[in-house]
Amino acid sequence: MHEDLLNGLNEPQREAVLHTEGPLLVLAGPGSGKTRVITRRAAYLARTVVAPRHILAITFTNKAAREMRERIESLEVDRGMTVATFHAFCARMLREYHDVAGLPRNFTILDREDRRKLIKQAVEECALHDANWAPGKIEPVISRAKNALQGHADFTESASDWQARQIAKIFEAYETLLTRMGGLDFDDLLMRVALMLEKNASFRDQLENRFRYVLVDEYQDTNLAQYRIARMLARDRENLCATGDPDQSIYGWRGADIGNILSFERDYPRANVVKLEENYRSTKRILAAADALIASNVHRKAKTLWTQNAEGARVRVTEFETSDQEAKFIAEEIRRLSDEGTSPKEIAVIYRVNSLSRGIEEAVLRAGVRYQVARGVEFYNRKEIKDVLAYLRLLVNPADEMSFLRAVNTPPRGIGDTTVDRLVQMARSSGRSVYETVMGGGLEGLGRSAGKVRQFGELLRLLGESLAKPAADAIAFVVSQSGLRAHYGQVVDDEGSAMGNLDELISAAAELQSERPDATLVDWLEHTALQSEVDSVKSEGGRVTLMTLHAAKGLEFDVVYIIGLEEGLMPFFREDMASDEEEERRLCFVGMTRARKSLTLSLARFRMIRGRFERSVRSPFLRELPKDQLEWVEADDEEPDARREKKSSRLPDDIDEWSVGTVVQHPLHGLGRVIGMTRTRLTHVDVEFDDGSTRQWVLEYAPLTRVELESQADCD
DNA sequence: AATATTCCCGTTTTT
DNA sequence: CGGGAATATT
Repeated sequence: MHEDLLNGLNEPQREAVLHTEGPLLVLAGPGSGKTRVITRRAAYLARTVVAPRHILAITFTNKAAREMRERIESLEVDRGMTVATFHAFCARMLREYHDVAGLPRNFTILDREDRRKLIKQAVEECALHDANWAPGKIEPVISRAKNALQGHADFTESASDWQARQIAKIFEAYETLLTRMGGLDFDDLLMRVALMLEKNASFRDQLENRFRYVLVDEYQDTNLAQYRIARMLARDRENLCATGDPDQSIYGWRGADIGNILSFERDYPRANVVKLEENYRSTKRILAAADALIASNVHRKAKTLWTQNAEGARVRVTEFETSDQEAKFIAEEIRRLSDEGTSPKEIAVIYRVNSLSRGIEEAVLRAGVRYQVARGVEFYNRKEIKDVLAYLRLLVNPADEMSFLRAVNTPPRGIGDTTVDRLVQMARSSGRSVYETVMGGGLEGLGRSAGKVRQFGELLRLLGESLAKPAADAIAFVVSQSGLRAHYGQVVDDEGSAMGNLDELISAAAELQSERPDATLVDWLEHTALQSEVDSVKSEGGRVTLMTLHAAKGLEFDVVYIIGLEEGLMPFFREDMASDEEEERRLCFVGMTRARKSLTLSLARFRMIRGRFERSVRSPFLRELPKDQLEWVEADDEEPDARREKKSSRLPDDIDEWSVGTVVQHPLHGLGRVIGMTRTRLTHVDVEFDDGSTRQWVLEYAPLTRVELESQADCD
């Protein structure tokens, strides 16, 4: 029975689909048909064991959730299953149990920009407005704390040094601001639910009874909060199915804990473990190379990746003299491939850091290849969109001061900083919100601006009418009445017309309305807050894709180029910051396993970094690849032997002996003195010579000799 | 309020 | 080198 769900599955895949009771861990290698297995398993559960409404499937991205939902629905299963991201699930629960959670019903969800603004405000309130306390530095600290279920109180308690205590103060001020505005940031959604599940037995019982079968996809990417949520939901029944691949855990820096998946069997001793090791994506050689690389990791569960696919071509390693040559070669090859009939959308260029995209973009443009950069320029982060959202958020949650401050003079209506400051002062001294201050009377103190502020109050009153309308109508009403339509009517930038984006926003709302007729404006705001991209922004036409290794996870292409296989870039590291070499290796593994038929790893001996060419060293990862699967291509022409001679570099120990003031000898320029030294990935020295000229070198490779003076010799 | 200028800084970013 | 943000200028 239910043969349709088992059709075309291999043995371990079947086993996973048919496992219904108790904990299950599906270790799914790249290209092993994981999505197929989990959607069929969900369908099987729903058909044979339990009503769909008792099944909860959690993903990390909206895209994954959407895809899973669609695929499950296509398997003839009744609707009613909850398929959501961790964040959406938590938001929904907090909305539903807002009184238990002690939250206002209409709490606002802050995105990263909002959070940054609020942290900035917190920094200012702590009178620390130095550059040392850039919100961008504080934000990840707070975020990591929350992901590890540390609230500001815990953080304060464990703050040992001065710096940590300052951050603790900012953290606390930030929390106060959040509470005052009735806001939650992304991390709060998870933390709140995790803590409630642990502290509130009745809440946990209700949820556990409702979600009797839980599935968590990409389990290797769970942080502590997410781990605990899964744990508590499945505490008694242990009907938890975790799927993922420790070898593809690449978000440790964001709090994801690979230990969660590695210790699944310890957490759930009854667990059935299924390994999906057959790869349906790549050629034998690509898979063998990737498998050999990842084998160097210690922190993993051994898997034997294999495939029935063709052997294929060797993995190519191309080495260029400069990054310009690298880019040109790749661009021209892509040009040729697409002329020969390879669809550009089957080609990807992947890199470790976004800054590497530029060189490729320029070259690809010159070669006449159409491309798209898959970067996170999110639709909902566009200025005009956030302007409208500010109005809507303010209407729904008048305590949302941030939105008030944005809306009050957008579009410009002559309410300047001074007036706004005074309004805020008035609000503070009366203990009311700014919104209430404007809506109440007593604005005389504002002098000439009072009229304009009153007018704004009238506008808000008028816009308040839209709360009763369906979301799409409400948005349209706000866009026109607020003056945003007039303001943005003509604006067109490189991302398209602002008004076009606003119209798109309206139609997206209409779409949601037709799917969920009972959706309120609050629901819609929640939906947009948790949705970074929008369907229509998806790849149009046949374009080559340029993206980071992180962005490449989950995708596949016939032809893949990974560029910058150089020490410091891949694996990425900086002298001053520790990096996780195994995670870097996993990242490389993820990149390699994106390729179906052709994989090229490329490097350049000199790379343009911030406007200057820097000497680079081959990535140690290249040495870990099996030679018999590789084809080395020395793509450079000039004086290969001369280069090889020069490759010996100065050792770190020696470099430590150098400092400003060191006297040096250069074969051409003679005696000089070091007047500047910067250490980054490599060490740059500025040397001043007797004739007054200054020159710069990369110390590791410069033909400079240190001249010992007597006074320096003493130090030895 | 819009525009010019300077200064700082520089991984990855599912929500 | 180049983007973003904080200043300075008109």
